[in-house]
Amino acid sequence: MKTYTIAQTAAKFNLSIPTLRYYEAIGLLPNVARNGKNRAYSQTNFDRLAAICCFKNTGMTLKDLQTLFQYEDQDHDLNDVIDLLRTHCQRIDDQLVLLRDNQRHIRRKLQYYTDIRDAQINHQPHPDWQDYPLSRF
Amino acid sequence: MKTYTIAQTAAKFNLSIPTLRYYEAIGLLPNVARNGKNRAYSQTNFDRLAAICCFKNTGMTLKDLQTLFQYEDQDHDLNDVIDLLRTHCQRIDDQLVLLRDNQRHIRRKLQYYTDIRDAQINHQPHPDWQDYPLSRF
DNA sequence: GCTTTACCTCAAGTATACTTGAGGTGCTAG
DNA sequence: CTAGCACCTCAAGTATACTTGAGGTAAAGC
Repeated sequence: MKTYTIAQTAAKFNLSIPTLRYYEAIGLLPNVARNGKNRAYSQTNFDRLAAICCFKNTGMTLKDLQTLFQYEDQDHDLNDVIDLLRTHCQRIDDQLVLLRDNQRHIRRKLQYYTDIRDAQINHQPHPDWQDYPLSRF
Repeated sequence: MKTYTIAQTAAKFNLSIPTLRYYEAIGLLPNVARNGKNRAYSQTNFDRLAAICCFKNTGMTLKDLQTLFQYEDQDHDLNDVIDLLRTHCQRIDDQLVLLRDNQRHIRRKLQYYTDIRDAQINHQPHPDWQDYPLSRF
């Protein structure tokens, strides 16, 4: 089966080489084969790495990821795994709502400052923050 | 003008009391009035805190927030403020896309494990990961 | 043969964002 | 009058997630 060097793997997942070694050291990424002393990453390792990146990007801590993988690997009670995933999915929903809401505030601010700048350039009156209802963004 | 104690302010923004003092110490939350020795937070402070929470929740570091507020406060070149806001808005868009994409992977996994559990309960055949195309989630 | 390149281990260091602890003040209720 | 509560300052400690440094190996190109 084809394997990849640590540099190739790091590039593929947009992680640093020390980060890959770190994940292995803390047990997040187990069973990395060796080619002599050098690591040789397999498709199985890639799958795990993809999962790590996916959960990490959605705000899960490495500790929680360790718990999740422990549950998955050790043929633990499936209900626990399902609960963990369901909870995390809900947390992502919350994040999405919060993110969109906060983005509206930022868009409003951006529009306001843009209008101030344009007003200065065109010698127009200074815009009024009252005219920027959040509902417009 | 009405003011609020540190405890009331902390509760309002869902921050800890030491965090409020910390934000003040690093200059993120300036001009907090005192009632004797005790802090007395005003609406102006609340507005700044709302902005801090908004940007922090969307992944901006406190350092970048300091830069942003410095720009805003010191009547700095507006283009710099606008650039910063625009860049951050774009980063939120990227986050939204990534978050939704990763959520689909997690939903798929969740469905898979749920089906495994149900199959076990009902003595049905084990589901096949091949039958869970990402496009379905 | 020598140098460069890519990797290795292990221990220690770093950045970010807080939190905790020690020691103290000032008001109010019993 | 003393107990408790809410606040204070300042320095040091903590958690998470890595990164850096020192010292070394092993194969490939010149």
